[in-house]
Amino acid sequence: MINITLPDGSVKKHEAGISAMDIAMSISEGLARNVLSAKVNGKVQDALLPINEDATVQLLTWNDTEGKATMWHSSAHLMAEAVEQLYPGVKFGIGPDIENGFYYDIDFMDYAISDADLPKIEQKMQELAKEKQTFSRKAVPKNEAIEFFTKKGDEYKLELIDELEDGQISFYESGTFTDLCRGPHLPNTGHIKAIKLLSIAGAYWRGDENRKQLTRIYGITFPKKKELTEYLEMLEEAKKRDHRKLGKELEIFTFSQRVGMGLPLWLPKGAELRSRLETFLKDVQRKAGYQQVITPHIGDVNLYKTSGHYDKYGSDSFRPITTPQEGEEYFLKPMNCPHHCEIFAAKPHSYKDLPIRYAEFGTVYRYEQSGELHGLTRVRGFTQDDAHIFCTPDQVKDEFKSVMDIVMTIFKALDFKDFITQISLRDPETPEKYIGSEENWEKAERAIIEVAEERELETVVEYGEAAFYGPKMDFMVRDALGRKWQLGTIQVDYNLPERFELEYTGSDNEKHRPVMIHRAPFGSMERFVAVLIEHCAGNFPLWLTPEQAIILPISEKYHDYAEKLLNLLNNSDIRAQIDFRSEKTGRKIRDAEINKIPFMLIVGEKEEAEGSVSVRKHGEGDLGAMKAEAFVDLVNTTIEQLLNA
RNA sequence: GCCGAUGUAGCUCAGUUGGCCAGAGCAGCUGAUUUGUAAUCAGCCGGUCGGCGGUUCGAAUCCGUCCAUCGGCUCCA
Repeated sequence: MINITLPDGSVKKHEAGISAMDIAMSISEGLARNVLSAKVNGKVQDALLPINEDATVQLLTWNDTEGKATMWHSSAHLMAEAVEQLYPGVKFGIGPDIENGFYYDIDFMDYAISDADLPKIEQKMQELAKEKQTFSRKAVPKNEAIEFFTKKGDEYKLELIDELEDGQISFYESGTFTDLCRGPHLPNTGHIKAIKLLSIAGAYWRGDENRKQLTRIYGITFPKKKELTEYLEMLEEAKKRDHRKLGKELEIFTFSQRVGMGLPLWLPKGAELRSRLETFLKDVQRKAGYQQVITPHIGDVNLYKTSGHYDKYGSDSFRPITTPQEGEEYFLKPMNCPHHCEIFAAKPHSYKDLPIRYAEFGTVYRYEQSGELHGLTRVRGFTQDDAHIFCTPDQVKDEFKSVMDIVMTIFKALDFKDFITQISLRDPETPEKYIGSEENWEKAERAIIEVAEERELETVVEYGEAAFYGPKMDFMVRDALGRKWQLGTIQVDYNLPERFELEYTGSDNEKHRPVMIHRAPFGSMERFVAVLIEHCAGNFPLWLTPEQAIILPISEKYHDYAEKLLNLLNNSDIRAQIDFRSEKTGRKIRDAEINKIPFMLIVGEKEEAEGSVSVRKHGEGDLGAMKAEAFVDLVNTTIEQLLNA
């Protein structure tokens, strides 16, 4: 007999060899029907696998992330089986579960495959799922595994096997499909009730662009049809928040083929919004002791040779600009830091001057592969809200803290709640990859971690993700479709001060190397605005939105009063317009709602007589009448609350 | 850059197996209407059907090629 501990802490005695499924059955049949896999002593495995010793067992269902993973990974097998039956002879790469569904990388050989084939595969999957095929696990000696896939002619699986140790190899067989796989899998394919193959894409084998490109099919499955429908509806909803769609509708930005791909054009409303963001940050930075600087858009090629960027990126960036006569070479500025280093170097510094903080909304240009461009989130010309702090190693922690406060101030003012804070540290295995003294690294890494703790920030720590020149902290957010984008970043840098031979005189009258901190709370104005649009679905915070209110006169008779009102609003720094069209009020309201204008001020006979406005709030409806001055107060206090909360 | 898809008016889309001057709604313009919480009516304007080349008596439709966009892959100082 063995002791099985369940998540609620209860311990039950069972025969050795019992499976998680048997345990579920002993609790209730309904539960057993829903069990997808089980976590045994912390490891996820097949629900049908025998348990031979004392263990803690957690039954996993669709409600558990791991349960979904089991479902989706098994779905990848199911898809592979369907594909193999429809296209005999194809070869398989890897087929994992992912955050939302699964994919399988397949070498389709001579079959020309496209979206049009997906429904056929889906249908086959449905048929196979109905057969309730079981997944049988078999431990296989390495030589047998090699023999199997040699016979099958699947060089991808052979490559994977080659990297595995003998004794650790298992096969899973479901229906007619046998795969090299660690598992775990569903008790049977019958759990897969709703299937949708979403897209088809090329994917390099093992992510290496020098190797063969396989065909990747993405899909997702659910235990209920209804959930699939809901998921697809959710995707549709997400598309409506897409900043490319909203950015166009709200006239924030546009692109032009003539101007060039990846080069955004900010429309008046977008430019206004952006400059408001910039003013806001400048203000915060001024209070935090930053000085604004301005540097040109191109720089001598030697600047980037000194900074080291030429060696690293020179070959895959925009080609240099050459002068007609002297044959000088200039690069479009890919980053602002070398320029700021030269500003620092322009005069000698004492330790008493430090920290020095140079800030610039610096527009930079980077060559991005054409397939990479994506709305405002991935462009070829963008403006960083850049700043570089030059400080002593001892000041790193305080500076880091103050930068983080700036980031938090911004996120609060814009109501950003769902962000991920990632701390990137050295890979302790390969210290030789990093520049800078052990002592300084140690100091900086500890400072970052401590600051995060002091600020009670939830963080993800990634080892080996640090830049070669220093540790960093990044702030990531998701877009409407769940894709992760990096926004703000704070990076410690020991490299550039070295390369530019920056120095300051210490209290000991000796020369010392400053430490540099790169930081950009927004990251880039382009990407930030893109993500902002998707976060608020185009309903910008009141202080930021291009048009805060629109006055809707009931008829021409009230145009004079509307003008008077507009004057009052403008004098109170409220951005507003009047809808002079001879349309019905319902129409004017509808258009204002569509344009996501926060406040609609309806004025007619009553309002004119009383000096009032009837306020309708976007998305909420009629707030009733109030004095015009009361409305001004309402706007001002709302903004105050957002910015100073 | 690679794989796949898409490309008809400013926007959203029709356009059957190749066949009359390529259609609609919205937006825009003009006029009428003077309006009370999500679409007033009428008329008009607007398209080298992404570009180029080919097949054909005839191409938005078929083929080739280039460009752009979308979904991924790779990349991202």
